[in-house]
Amino acid sequence: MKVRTRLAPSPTGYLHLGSLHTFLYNYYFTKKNGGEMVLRVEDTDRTRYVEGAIEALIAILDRMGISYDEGPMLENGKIVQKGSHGPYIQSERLEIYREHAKKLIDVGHAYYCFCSKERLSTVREEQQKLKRPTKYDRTCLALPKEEIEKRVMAGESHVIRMQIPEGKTTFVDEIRGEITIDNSEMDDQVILKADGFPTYHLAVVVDDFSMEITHIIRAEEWISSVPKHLILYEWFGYPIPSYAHLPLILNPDKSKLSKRQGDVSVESYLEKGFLKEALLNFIAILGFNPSGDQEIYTQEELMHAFEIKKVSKSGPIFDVNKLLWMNGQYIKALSTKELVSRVKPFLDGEGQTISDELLGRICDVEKTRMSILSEINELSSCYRKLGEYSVESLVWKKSSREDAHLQLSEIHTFLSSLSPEIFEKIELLEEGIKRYIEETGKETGNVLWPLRVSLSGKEKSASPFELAWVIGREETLSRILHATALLSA
RNA sequence: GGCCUCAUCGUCUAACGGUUAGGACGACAGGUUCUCAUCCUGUAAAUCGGAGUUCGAUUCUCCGUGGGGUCACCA
Repeated sequence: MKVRTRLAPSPTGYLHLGSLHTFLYNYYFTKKNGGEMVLRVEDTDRTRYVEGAIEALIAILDRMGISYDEGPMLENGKIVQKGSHGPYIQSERLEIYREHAKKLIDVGHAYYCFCSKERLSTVREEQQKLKRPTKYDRTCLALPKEEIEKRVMAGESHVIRMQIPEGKTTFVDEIRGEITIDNSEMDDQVILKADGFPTYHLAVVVDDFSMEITHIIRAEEWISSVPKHLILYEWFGYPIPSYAHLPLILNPDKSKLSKRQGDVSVESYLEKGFLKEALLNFIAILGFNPSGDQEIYTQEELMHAFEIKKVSKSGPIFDVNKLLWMNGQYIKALSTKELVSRVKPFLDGEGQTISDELLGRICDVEKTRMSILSEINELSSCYRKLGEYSVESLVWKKSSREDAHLQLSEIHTFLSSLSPEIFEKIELLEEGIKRYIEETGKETGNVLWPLRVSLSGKEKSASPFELAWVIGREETLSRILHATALLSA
């Protein structure tokens, strides 16, 4: 049988890092097994409806390179549903769920419930006070048939609940092994809400069957609801799919990764200047590592190496530090041309006037200092415009102010004698200046320190050769002149 | 609290029942160097505790402890 998996996000308007994690593993698993993947939008909670969320979701999945075979896709900005198992948006499948719920009522597995939310919460409070499990007390199960019919006909607000049978429910999780739960632990779960929408439990079972899903790979938080689903499968006579529950990504305090403790959306990391390649790589090896000795993997490698059984059971903490390092590694591996195009969207107003030529040179020399793309503004500032700096900073630690002035004057004379062509090649420039230092018997730091500070205006920067190469002959000479003026003032 | 579940350096992880318990991030110390960054080398850093099975447990079993998840007309 062909492997079929599903991506089942609720359309919240952004992609959670945890969702990316489970989507990636679904993707690797499906691709490796030559299967098909379905995108299904789980929008049965109309109180959380977000305008444009589905479009945003499709766009970000596409941007992250997660492709799927069936489900809603974007064509000319419009949502088009592709595949023969649709519709793939749950709010468009209401009638199907309703029929299924009715069917369960007819055979006596489910029942109508007219209890108000107020009564329910009162009951719950009392149970809590008595330290009893908080479960529905089945008041409405005892209602006579005629009364139920009358109240439903009268349009009284009601829900439909599963009548959980006695016994135990066991299933096998591909990652954790056999799990058994006593049915007495389960509540008579609502499957159809008062507004006519199904709850997750009904919708997911009905859809996974009708969309022919064979493998359900999702986050660990769903484990405790599997037995409910299994009971529904049995009632409907559906074959049971394979389950794998992934560990949850954790906050530094080990709680479930949440908005409260920092950014959790993929979009926000992209906006900060993380490369999608680095983000993908990093999220992928959280909980799964093919070798243990390698850190940087291509998506292709991960897909081939992926094995559901090798996914770790415990939840990893999301450590931004390592992501930062990895992002820097990816940046360093980028070609100059590629880096320029990646960095451009991060340029502030002033920075946008930089020519591609200059930006290329800046990227060339600064990429070892860059770990996220947004740092380009800070890193490029001294090339765009010389900032203010103190006269003292021009003086090397082993030297004096007078000497700094002398060295700068002399190197100015020397650099003036060099042809513009030499300024075009960083190697020639470096070679020339070094030979100058050697031939005049000067101390390296004595020349290079004041030169570098005069060109960058900073005590920490790229080398003077690199600086001069980026800003060019004219600007180099003018900045040195500026420094000597400061020193003689 | 009930139920389910998890447990190797601070963090991410590796280790057919037999290894000096390996790698990476971070930290620290060196090297390269005019400075910073990069790069290279090195150091410190872990099998939660207790029983049991075994010639031998990080690895298997049980108990304890700790963490997490879940107990909605949210997914």
